[in-house]
Amino acid sequence: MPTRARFAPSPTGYLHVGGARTALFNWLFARHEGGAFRLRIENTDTSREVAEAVDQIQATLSWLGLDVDGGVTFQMDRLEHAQEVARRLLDEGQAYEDDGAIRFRMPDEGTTAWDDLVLGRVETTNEKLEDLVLLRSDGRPTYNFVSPLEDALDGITHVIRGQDHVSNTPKQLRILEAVGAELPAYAHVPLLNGADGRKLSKRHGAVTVEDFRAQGYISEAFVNFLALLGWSYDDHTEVMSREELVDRFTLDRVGKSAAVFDYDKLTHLNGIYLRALPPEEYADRLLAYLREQGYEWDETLVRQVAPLVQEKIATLGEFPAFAGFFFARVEPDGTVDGEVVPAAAEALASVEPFEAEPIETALRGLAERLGLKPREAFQPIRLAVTGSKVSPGLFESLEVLGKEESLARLGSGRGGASGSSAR
RNA sequence: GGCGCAUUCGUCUAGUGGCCUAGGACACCGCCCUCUCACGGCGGCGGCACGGGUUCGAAUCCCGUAUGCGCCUCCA
Repeated sequence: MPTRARFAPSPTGYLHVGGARTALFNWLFARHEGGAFRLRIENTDTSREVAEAVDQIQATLSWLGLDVDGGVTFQMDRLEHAQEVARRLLDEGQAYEDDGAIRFRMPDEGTTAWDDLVLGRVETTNEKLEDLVLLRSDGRPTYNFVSPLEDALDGITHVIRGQDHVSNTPKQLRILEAVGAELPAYAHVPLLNGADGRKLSKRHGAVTVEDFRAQGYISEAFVNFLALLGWSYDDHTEVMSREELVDRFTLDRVGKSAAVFDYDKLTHLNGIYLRALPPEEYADRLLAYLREQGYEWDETLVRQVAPLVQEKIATLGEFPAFAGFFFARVEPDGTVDGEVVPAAAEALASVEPFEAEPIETALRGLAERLGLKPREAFQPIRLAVTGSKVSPGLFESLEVLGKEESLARLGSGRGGASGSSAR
């Protein structure tokens, strides 16, 4: 039987990072095994369904690069099949009616166990299993009934899901057994928590994949980071391409305990990926990101600025604050005083061509004449030109800004300059 | 409350009885590089939840306790 895994979210909104991680593990496993990765929408709870959710989930999977085999399937499309099976179980005496609903008769004695691919052997006593509602009184099947049914119908060989489903597994196993279906293998992966050890929620920061995308994380870094949450390759390898992850991913290296989502580490990884991008591609990504976020800054200028920031920012989201001064006049973040700024304006006026190297020569010469250390001389200039004490390289920045604009910023002091908001 | 699962530096993790005076990474601190920031280099801080066993020897095996999380819904 060919390996077949599936990701089965319910359509209640944007894809949460926990769901994304589960999807990723399923995808990595399927690809590693040369099998299929399917997407199934578990929409039997019609009351919680959100209209846009299915599109959002698909868009997110596609951004993450998790390609789905076959079309999306919907649990409610199996409504009739589920009802048929329920009726059959009723006829066979394996289920009974209860207030208009149909309940499955769980065994009262013995145990139900399975060899979990992550947890090892898990065993529960049957007397704890409650008689499960198969069909609600309105005829809609419940999750614990259709989900295993669909797994069987779709030939799913491996059910990889969060550990919050561990206690559902014996129930589903019983259902599968009652209908005479083959049993898939189960792998329950650890949950994701926030910094306080509690379930990851909005108050911990970004929680949906879309949030991270909007903050300027790139998909390769995000996927790499997610893979490292609950899985590791060895004792030191952390940066891995999608291909390497597929090649190396195995369930036996998935851990058993919940992981805390570490935003700092994600940011660090994102910086590594950003810096490793070829310059042109970096500019492409940056531009695409800015457009997505609604910035209409001039493309040529963005491309000119891109190389100046690539080494310096860890997320694309830092760009507007870090390099916004290229696109609009800014108010100095602090007081610009002293003789340096006017002197710099004067020194720069005769620099030709107005390029980083001669600019640097001129400014270093100026510093020397004034008896100032380089940093003492350059900080006021930086502040006047970029509006901040932290910026891309000063000489390169001046070059990109051009002589006219540079001199204007150095000469106008803090007044006069009418910054046009280019956003 | 019942049942289940888990428990290695603050965080992600390596570790499957001797290689562990517990390794790596992020974060943090210090130094170096340096026009700021970032990168990079060097160094530092910091952990096997606790208590009993088993064994010549335990982070690794067993039991108990504690803590956390999950499920116990005609939610998924």
